[in-house]
Amino acid sequence: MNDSTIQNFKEILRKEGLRYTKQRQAVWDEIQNSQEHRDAEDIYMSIRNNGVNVSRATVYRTIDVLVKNRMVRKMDVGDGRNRYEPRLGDAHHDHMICVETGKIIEFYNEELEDLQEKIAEENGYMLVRHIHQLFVKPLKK
Amino acid sequence: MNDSTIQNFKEILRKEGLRYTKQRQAVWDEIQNSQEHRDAEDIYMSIRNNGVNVSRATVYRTIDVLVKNRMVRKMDVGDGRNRYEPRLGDAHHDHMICVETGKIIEFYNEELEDLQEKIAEENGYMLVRHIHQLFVKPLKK
DNA sequence: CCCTTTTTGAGACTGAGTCTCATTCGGATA
DNA sequence: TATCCGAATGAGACTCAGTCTCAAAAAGGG
Repeated sequence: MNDSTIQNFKEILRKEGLRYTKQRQAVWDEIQNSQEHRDAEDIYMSIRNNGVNVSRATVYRTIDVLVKNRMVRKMDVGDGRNRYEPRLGDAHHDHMICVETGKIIEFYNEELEDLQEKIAEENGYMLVRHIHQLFVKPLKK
Repeated sequence: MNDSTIQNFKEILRKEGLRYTKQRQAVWDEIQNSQEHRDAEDIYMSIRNNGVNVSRATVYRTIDVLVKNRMVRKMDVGDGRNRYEPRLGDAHHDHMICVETGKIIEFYNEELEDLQEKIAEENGYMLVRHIHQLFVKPLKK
């Protein structure tokens, strides 16, 4: 929402040879302004409720650009709907999903990250990215 | 395909209050007889090619029973189609997917497993299951 | 302001998976 | 082994996230 973020977004569009439109800005604003893990429909509805006319097609198309440029992270929670969250330069993290409440908890563990790279290398590969979700339930008190 | 496996399968059906049918047996046979990571359509087509009449609905319904009873593992490779593999009592493993060739490599790392339980516990949760996929590309020679 | 090119949006389409319900089958019982 | 009834099956309708189409609208360089 601040100037530097908008400039950054414009730069990415330029780099991709894409035009700056209010719809694209609205999608980025919407994702950026909420730290939650939201699905596309949710993002689409919010933008419309904010009075910006946009189509689902445009929402999906813009999300793809944002994901490709690492401004947004796409995550598969396993219920058939992808969730999105802004990256905003903050450190990488994985997710823990409570199977009882659906609550999503973020976590980051250095050791875990290193181990994954090591495993890939041991097999003759380089780690590009990973999907890692822990499905958990509350510990009995 | 051998007697004890069939008995085991029948036992699970009984436990679930389900009847033993040739379609259900065919689905289990099909998954069991291939160590590959196959999708539902693939399994469905193979069974039909083997001369057993079965519907997609039955394939999906049977897979659900097998997954619930831990005879089959369901995995999300991220392309919108779930893959299935037999468990056959063999040890747990995760997958590495080559983004260049699509090859799926299985791996198991004790340290990684322990670490995940530890992380869940540190957050007041118990690990129920996890999704863990490493997307990799070949190391440059 | 013009003009070319890109973007948009409404809604058609896709494809994996689920649901429906009339028909068929399993298997317990006698 | 024949009967019977609830469970299982299958064809295809349906769902739903996401993609595609293409005419109309907007961007933005000149």
